[in-house]
Amino acid sequence: MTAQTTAGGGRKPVMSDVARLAGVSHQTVSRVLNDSPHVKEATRERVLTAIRELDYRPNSAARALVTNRTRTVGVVSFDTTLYGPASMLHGIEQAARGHDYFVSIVSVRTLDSRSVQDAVDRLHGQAVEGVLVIAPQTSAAGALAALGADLPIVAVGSGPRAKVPAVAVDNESGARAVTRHLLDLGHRTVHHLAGPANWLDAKARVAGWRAALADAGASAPEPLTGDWSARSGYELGLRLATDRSVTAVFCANDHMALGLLRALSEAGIAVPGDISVAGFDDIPEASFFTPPLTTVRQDFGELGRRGLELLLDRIESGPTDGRPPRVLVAPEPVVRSSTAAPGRRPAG
Amino acid sequence: MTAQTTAGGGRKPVMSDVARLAGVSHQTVSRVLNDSPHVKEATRERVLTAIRELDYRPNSAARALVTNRTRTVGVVSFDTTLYGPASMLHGIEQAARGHDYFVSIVSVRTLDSRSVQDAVDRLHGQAVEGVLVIAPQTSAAGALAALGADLPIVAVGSGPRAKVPAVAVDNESGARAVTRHLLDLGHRTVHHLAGPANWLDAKARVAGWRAALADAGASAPEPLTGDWSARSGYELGLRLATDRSVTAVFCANDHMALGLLRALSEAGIAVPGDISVAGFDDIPEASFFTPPLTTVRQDFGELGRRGLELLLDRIESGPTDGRPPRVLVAPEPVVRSSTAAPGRRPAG
DNA sequence: GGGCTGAGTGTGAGCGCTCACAGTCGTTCC
DNA sequence: GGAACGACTGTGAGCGCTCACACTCAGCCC
Repeated sequence: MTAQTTAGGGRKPVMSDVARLAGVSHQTVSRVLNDSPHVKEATRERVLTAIRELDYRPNSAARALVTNRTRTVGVVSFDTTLYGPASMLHGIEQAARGHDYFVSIVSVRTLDSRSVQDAVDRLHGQAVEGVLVIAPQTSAAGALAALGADLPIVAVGSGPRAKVPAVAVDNESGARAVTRHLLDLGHRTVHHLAGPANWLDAKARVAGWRAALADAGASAPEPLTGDWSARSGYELGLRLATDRSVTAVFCANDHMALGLLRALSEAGIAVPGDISVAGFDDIPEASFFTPPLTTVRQDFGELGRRGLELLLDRIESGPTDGRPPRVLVAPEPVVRSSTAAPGRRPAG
Repeated sequence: MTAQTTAGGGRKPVMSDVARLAGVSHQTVSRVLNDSPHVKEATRERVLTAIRELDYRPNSAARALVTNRTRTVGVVSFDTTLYGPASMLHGIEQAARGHDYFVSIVSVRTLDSRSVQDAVDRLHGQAVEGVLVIAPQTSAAGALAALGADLPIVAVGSGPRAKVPAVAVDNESGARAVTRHLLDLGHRTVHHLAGPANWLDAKARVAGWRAALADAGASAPEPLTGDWSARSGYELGLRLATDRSVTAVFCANDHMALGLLRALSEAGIAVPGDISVAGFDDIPEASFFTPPLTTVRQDFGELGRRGLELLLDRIESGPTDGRPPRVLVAPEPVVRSSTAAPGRRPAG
């Protein structure tokens, strides 16, 4: 029982300590650790026992140095506080663990391409094997395109056209479906509270909304632009409340819809009696709004998972061949009680 | 311009490539990289130019191997989808970046001590220098206590009594303050929708609520226990709605308060006219509930930041001396319009 | 019997960096 | 004039691991 051969004694045990204790060479220990088939069962047992006895843990830096692999992926996220990014991150992490990868995160405060660049650089410096970017702004998209191909990158939740592989929700079809739902209810047209113009998702939802209106031959009122927050929905809602032609509003996300609901409630306007309201995202709280919100469900967790898998594909199969894949996940409208046929308001 | 000395050619440049190009030794390059004071300005410039020209990036694994430092901290989180954990994670990441540390995350699905153990082990295997745990369940607390001192650990947002250093919100004083607010308004007593019994925060909030009632000589009705979700608040709210003695309810978080609000609304009970409702957390949406919610603000981001700093202290100053520190952050009641003097309901 | 196989194991080099140490200058002092 | 010093730079070893290769020894064939 010398400090050399037992745990607790001196410094942290290394592979040769295990080898000595098990009476084999360091290479055999390495083989056991890496599940090499060419190790006799009895030897393997002996090595495993020694490992346990010493509480030996392989040094990941040494391994990374020689294999040139870290089994770590990086995630660049815009605001991990929002429900969407938080859920995607969660999905990514779960999937990564399943594939025995680590996840290292960097969040960026602002949406300019410099920040995204820096974040990716930082991750690159830490030797991640690939990067997932949750940064659905048009500007970030540009940054990614410029990034250079020495590090596999996948955009999640949205992303630049082409250039970079992406896993995204089909915002357009979701927006289209919920707008059509409102139209089918008998509304002459549907107003829209849009997300920030520099978000790809916001743009796609506007496009889907416009397309549904065009399909129905309805005129498209000028959309009002918010910033995803309940506050902006509230402020915009105050304006909408004074317009007696409004009978249905599609909000680009549930939080803005919540603010709108609040504004309408303060103005004494009934939902859905006077005005129907629909959102987008289906956050867990949406069914407990007053009234429960009709919205479009997107499975953020699934998005994250798919994104990670796409990234792993690229990491393991080497550089791109052909044009980058683009996975679209279909969102699903969820009808609750915030939408109904137009009622007491005078038609627009 | 051979492949040896320029980027783009063959393999990734290493330190000696830079040294050769700059006409110095590898050690001088290392000195420049590590801001050693004893390098002549002209030499430094020459090295930096060479680094830029080759697009050289130091190999972090090699550095970690020899310095035995990774500048990485791990975060173990229970459910990164919830607002609280997501915000703390954000705060941690921001702070870590400020101190030039990386953040690696592992989230656990279930709250048993095995999962927490495994997560910490995983992180340990990746050679993080310390771990922050966002897992405010009593069971996790036990796991941490058992963890052994070879890796610095800090609990964030809550944590076991003693044993492990922690940064937490003073749940008890927050709950006490908001309960007193309700009592001061003239309510005879205050009902409570509690969080899950195995969450430390939930327990502390119950304690604060009880203390405030006791201070006022009010009787404490049996608290109802939910699971933090709006759904559970709704279901419990349905029960509360049938009890005509209820005039004020303090919910253990804002989401449950939202569900309660929904249930009361369906039951035709006015808030705050018939029943006053208060929450805890002050999520960004709370001021847009119907009606805007009186609640207790806790600054999750700050919590994360403080947690990281505490961890860094322990990493840099070596093993514990004395008993683990415990930082309490004071939460702040925010009065909005969901609370008022008792009104039309018959007194209990 | 010699040569082949393949299973099981050991040897030595080297990944890219930092650390400890050892220079080599030019300056200053007595 | 030489010792002493500080500023700057170079040399060699070695961190803990994996990789390529070499080796040993059964078992088996012709």
